[in-house]
Parts: sequence; structure tokens; C-alpha cells
Amino acid sequence: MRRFERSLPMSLLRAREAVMRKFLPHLRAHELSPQQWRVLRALNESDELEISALSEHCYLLMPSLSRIIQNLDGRGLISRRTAEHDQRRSLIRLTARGSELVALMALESEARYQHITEVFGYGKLELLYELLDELVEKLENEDRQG
Amino acid sequence: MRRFERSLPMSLLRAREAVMRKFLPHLRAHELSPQQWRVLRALNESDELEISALSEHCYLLMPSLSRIIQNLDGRGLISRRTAEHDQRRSLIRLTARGSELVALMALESEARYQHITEVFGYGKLELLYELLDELVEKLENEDRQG
DNA sequence: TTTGAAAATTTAACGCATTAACTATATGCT
DNA sequence: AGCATATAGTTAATGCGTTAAATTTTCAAA
Repeated sequence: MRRFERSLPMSLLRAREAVMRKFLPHLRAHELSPQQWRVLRALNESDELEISALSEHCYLLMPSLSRIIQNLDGRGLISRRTAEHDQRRSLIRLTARGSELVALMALESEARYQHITEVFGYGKLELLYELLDELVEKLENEDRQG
Repeated sequence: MRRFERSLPMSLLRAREAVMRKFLPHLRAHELSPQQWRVLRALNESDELEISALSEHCYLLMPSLSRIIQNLDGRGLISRRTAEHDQRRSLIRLTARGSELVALMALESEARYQHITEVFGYGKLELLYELLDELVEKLENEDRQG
């Protein structure tokens, strides 16, 4: 049987944790979970998003996102309103406070990426992105067919 | 600010989920979580392991592992005994039923890996493993120093 | 030997992941 | 119009991730 060291999910998990480890304390200093941070980043890139769209952008399932939005809304980092033409839909955007927090965290995030780029090398990092994207694409294509 | 598509944790997460997606139903058919499966696999490679050793092999934190072991023990898939020389330590091993289940699941696991190898290519898969290992190694070294 | 520190493991508490079930609103068909 | 179906989002239930605190056992020094 294939040994543990050759387990692709494990390798991906280890890499992810190694990448995030030094950044987590910065998030925690602002009482943000990694998932909450993803939501704030996605909102920062768009003006206003529906929850379903946010779900795709952030790669979060609706139930998780539902609670995260309640939390961030309660903290005044995002605002929500009901769409005029379809009352099922909620529209989410950053508040001024939310934008400030994103700008602050972005500094830490960029510093971390620069560190990773220096340690690992720019070319290897780009290659890794390409391999990961291609792997996902091919698996999703294949899974779609059979 | 760096765009979402260039978020390394997100790319790693997406790849991991793409890899595991087709395998999860097999696990669920036997009421196994991915973490429980990791524990069973680790035990299958060793004769008997302490919980701390298992924690390192499986990349699981002790509190999670503690609950998982209680679960697997309750289902008769593993057995535990107290070490003679040090009563703080527990020793865990697979039961006969546990071994049978691992053998069964291993067939599905190998099939999935063969599929991934065909779709993605053997060379690229090996390259990906190497890059991930190197990334982890360099980040851990760097983090240890600074 | 007893006191105190260290180690192995468990418990507690809170948030996220996942699936299923539920609510409310919208749309399409007759 | 009226009913079935679909869609957007929430709630519920169970397990894992993570940190901190508690428990039990060991070990070493006074």
C-alpha cells in the first residue's frame, strides 16, 4: 500500500499549514479566522456581492458563510441589505471599518508573501501555482465526464 | 493588493479538495472521516504506536486524535492498552476488523491515485510532491531561525 | 519521601466543514 | 389566479481544528 509520505492530500495540507503558520498570529491579533479573512478579501475586490457569489469566490459552503456573515455584520465590518428586485437575495459590502481592517491586514499579508518568495524562489512559486491550477482543472474536467 | 487567485493557501486548499472529492464517498460508505482514515493508515504501517507518535504520523493534534481514538475504539477498529513501564502512555493497534477495513479501502485509494497519475501525468505529480516538500522544508527552516 | 516540574493524555469551549432539512421568495405552467 | 418547482439563504446536527486548562503519571532534586 502507498506510504503516508506519498499521500497527496497530506502533502497539500502540510504545505498549506506551513504557509499559513506565520500569518495566523496576525489574523488572531484582529480576532479574524482565516475564513473571515477570505470573505473580507473577496469583498475588497468587489463592490458588493450576493452571498452565493461570495460563496464561490471564497470557496466556502453556504452554511459556513451564513454564520460568518452574521459574525462580521455584528462586528460592523460588513453591511448587508436586501436586493430590491428579489427579496431572497442579500447584498454584502465592506463598511469603512472593514476596509480599514483589510488595508491593515494586507500589509502583513504582502510581507508574508515576500518572505515566501525569497525563501522558495519566484520561479518555483509560479511553477507551483501552475501545477496546482492544472491539477485542479484536469481533475474537475475528468470528474465532470466520468 | 494580491488577488485571490494568487493566494497560496487557497490554491492548496482547492487542489486538496479536488484530489479528495472522488474518494470521500468511498470513505463515507464505511462511515470514515478523512482523519479517521489517516489514523488507520498510520497504524497499518506500524505494529503498535503511542498516541503521540500517531499524532506526528497523521499530522493531527492531540485533542483531535484523542476523540478519534475513542471513536475508532468504540467501533472495534482499533484496540488500546496501557504501557507497562509508563502508565501515562497508551499503545494503539489495529484489530482484525480494522485491518480488513484498511485492506478494503486501500483498493479504492490506489484506484484513485492511478486515475490522478493518468490524468495529470507521472512526472508532474512527482514534481508537485518535490515542490511541496521543499516549500515546507524551507519555510520550517526559516521559521525556526527567525 | 515528598515536593515540584515535566510529560502523556483528556476535557472544555468555540468556530468551521459538511449534509440534510427547513423557510421564504420567485418563477413557470396550466 | 393557483399550484408545483426552483432558488437564496438559514438552521440543525455531528465531527474536526485549535487553544487553554485540567488530570494522571513519572522523574528528579531536596
